[in-house]
Amino acid sequence: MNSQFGNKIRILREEQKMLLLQLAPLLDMDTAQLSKIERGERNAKKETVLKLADILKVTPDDLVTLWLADQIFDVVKDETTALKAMMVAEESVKYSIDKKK
Amino acid sequence: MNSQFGNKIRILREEQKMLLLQLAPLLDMDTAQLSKIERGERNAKKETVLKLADILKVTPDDLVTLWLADQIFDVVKDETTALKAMMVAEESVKYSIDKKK
DNA sequence: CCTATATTTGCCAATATGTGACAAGTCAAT
DNA sequence: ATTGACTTGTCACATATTGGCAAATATAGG
Repeated sequence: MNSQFGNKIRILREEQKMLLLQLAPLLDMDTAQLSKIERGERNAKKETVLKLADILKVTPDDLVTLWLADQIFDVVKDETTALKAMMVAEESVKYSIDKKK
Repeated sequence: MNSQFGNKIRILREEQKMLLLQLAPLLDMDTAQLSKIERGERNAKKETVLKLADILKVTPDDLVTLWLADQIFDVVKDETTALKAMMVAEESVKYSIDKKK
């Protein structure tokens, strides 16, 4: 396992000299859970992602982007048509954005 | 709700003049379930996708691609960073393909 | 090597989410 | 009003995800 989001969190946390012990309670979870999130063994909730952005002083969008990217990767990782599927999905997203305007 | 995969299945089924009544049992499900899949109310299993490709005489990759695209869309649909996240995920996929070689 | 502190692992109960099956409903054609 | 095709709602069941804890395993300092 492994995740871009988790890696980022861990690096930010270490840069700021925080321990799991310190960060976990700010997120209402225990160190075990946070450890799993950092190593990509578990997925964070969006609420947790936003709290982390706040605590670690980074822009929410950057973290949300990595968090989403992990989830997308998880959907397609074993599929030979992964790239093609992503291009199709991209068109759908663009279309749905246009439609909203 | 709505789905590219479901739409495709429905069109193929109608082109081939099949009824839900006829197609459903070939997939070991009832018409209600298949109807929901076609309208994107429920997600098909990969096994079902492959069976459908076989029965409807299309290449499995094409259906799998649409089926995956729907799932990706579902992950990102309400997110402002959807497109950015997809680009990040795309890099991850490309990297993981390279690594396999 | 011993101890203290940090992190990881494994497990389980609680919760949430998805699935299959069925009955009843709508709708169009005749 | 009857028939045939599809849709809708519901519910029990299975499956997956989560939170929390306790034990195991690093890692660092003396």
